[in-house]
Amino acid sequence: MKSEPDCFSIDTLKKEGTTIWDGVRNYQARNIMRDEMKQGDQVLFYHSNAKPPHIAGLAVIASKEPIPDPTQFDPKSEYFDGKSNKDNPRWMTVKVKFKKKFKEIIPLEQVKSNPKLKDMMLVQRGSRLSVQPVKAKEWEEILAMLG
DNA sequence: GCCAACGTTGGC
DNA sequence: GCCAACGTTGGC
Repeated sequence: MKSEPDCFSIDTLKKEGTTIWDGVRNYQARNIMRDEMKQGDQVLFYHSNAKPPHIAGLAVIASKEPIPDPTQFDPKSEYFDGKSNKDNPRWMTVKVKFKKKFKEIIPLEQVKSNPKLKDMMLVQRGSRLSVQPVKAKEWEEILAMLG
């Protein structure tokens, strides 16, 4: 899961413990959160728009059911969506729990230069999706890079 | 700050 | 339903 650290970082999550992953307004990302993610699933926490961009740590899905994103109903929120309604919310999300901040970040460059990770969605050209599936082998390889 | 890639919008 | 125009993402 990607987040801009200026907006919400791994340190923010560490401090807050858990958070509702709100503000995602992309259908593909929503579908992954709504349909694919299960309680207990582990998450790579990625810092986008950072210098350098990097994987910063781990989190865990902490909600049993998908959660309607509360910001879609809040007229004061920048994520407000007037076309959504509470009977049939358009934007669903999950609760995310802090697990670990890496002692050393894994820069995007390092992921890109690892031949075993050449097919990872994160390193594909033009891959902007803010919630991405990670294959088991990719997960293992990422963690192995921590040394 | 640039810009490629991608997603969304809206006229037709 | 097509597609041009526009907006956003995010690495560089």
